[in-house]
Formats: sequence, C-alpha cells, structure tokens
Amino acid sequence: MKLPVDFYSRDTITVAKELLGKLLVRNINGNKLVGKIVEVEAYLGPIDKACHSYNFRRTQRNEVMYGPPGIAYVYFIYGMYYCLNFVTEKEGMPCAVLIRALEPIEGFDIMALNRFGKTYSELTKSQKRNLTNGPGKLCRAFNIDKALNGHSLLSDEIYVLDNQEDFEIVAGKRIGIDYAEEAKDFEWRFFIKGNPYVSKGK
DNA sequence: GTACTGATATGCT
DNA sequence: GCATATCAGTACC
Repeated sequence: MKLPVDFYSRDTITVAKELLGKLLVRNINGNKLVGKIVEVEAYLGPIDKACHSYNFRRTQRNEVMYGPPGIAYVYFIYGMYYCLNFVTEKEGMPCAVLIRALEPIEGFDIMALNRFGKTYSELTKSQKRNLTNGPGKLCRAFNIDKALNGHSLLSDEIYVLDNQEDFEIVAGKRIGIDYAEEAKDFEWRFFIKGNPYVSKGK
C-alpha cells in the first residue's frame, strides 16, 4: 500500500531511515517503473547550512519545502540535472529527504531508454550499474522533472509503496556539500549496507 | 580505479 | 560575477 501522509509528517531523520527499502513507483503513459530506495539524505532546513532553506531562507525554488508533507520537491542543479526530494515535517517547516539512489526493480527497458537511448539488454555492464545510482541519474531514468515539483506522493503518477525487508542501515556523512562548514559532518546520509546501487561508500 | 573539466539554472553578493 | 544537494567524457594509472 502507499505510504500515508502521516509517514512523511514525522521527524525528518526518522522518515529518511524508514524510507530505505521502500519502493518508488512512477507511472508514465501507462508504463510502470519501480525502484527500491537504497540511499537517502536528510535536509533539515532551518539548522542545516547545506540546505536550500537554511535559516528559513525562502525562494521561488524551495517554496514547496514550506508546503505540507508527502509532496515531491524537484529542483534543477548545475544547469543540467534534477534531484528528487520528499517533503517532511509539518507545513511551514522546510525539511526534506533527498533520494540519492535506487535499485531498479521493474521497467528496466524504459529506464535504459531514458538514460542511454537503448534497451536494457544492449547496455554495457557499467551502464547497467549506473542506471539509478545517483540523484541526477535516477531522475533521468524515472523521467522526473519540474512537472513533478510540488506533486503529491500519493498520486497515480508517482508514489511510494510500503515494503518490509531485512537489511542493515549505515549512517554516514553527506556528499557534495563540503562548503557547509559544521553541517558537513552531520551523519544524515543513510544507505543499505552492501547494496550495489548505493552511489558511494558501500 | 583516480583526476580533471565542462555543461549552465538558480540564487546569492 | 560566483558558487552549487551532479554527471559524463577524457586522460591517465
């Protein structure tokens, strides 16, 4: 079943940890894509220098982080890539969980076409491994763009399914935010130990 | 495998 | 002007 709004309205770090192993589902013109969430990062806006919404900074781009929980925050970075986040906590608290990596479960050919313009069986080994193992990559594979910014995660186009599995969660420092001073040492990145689709530091 | 570079929207100074 | 929650291509080992 789809995760309810109550799942997202809790503490951001709790939500981040519990999102691991859940299934992200994306419907595009009747084509279904499914990926298991294997790596996330928590972004606690008000106290987090790495976050777009640090100290309640509010811009057109991060506006949806101030909205209700259970919606997608999709932003454009480096002029080329999208990143997918899930908005958490109460409305007015600009916090989110960045989805950093997925393990492909269903819809391999669609993902391969979105990423490389080839069917899955035509991909090289490294291309298969690189399908969804990074925030920008999974957005291309799942055809996620600005159209989904502010979109509900309980909609038909994109949603998250509950899933129970046994695995070990590893906490680590976040990636790509060395500029964030003390916030860069917060261990707010979580991933599934040993999963080959984790972007770094398996 | 690591090291460097370029792509360039958005928000900051 | 300048930096960034990134990735792919190239040049090396």
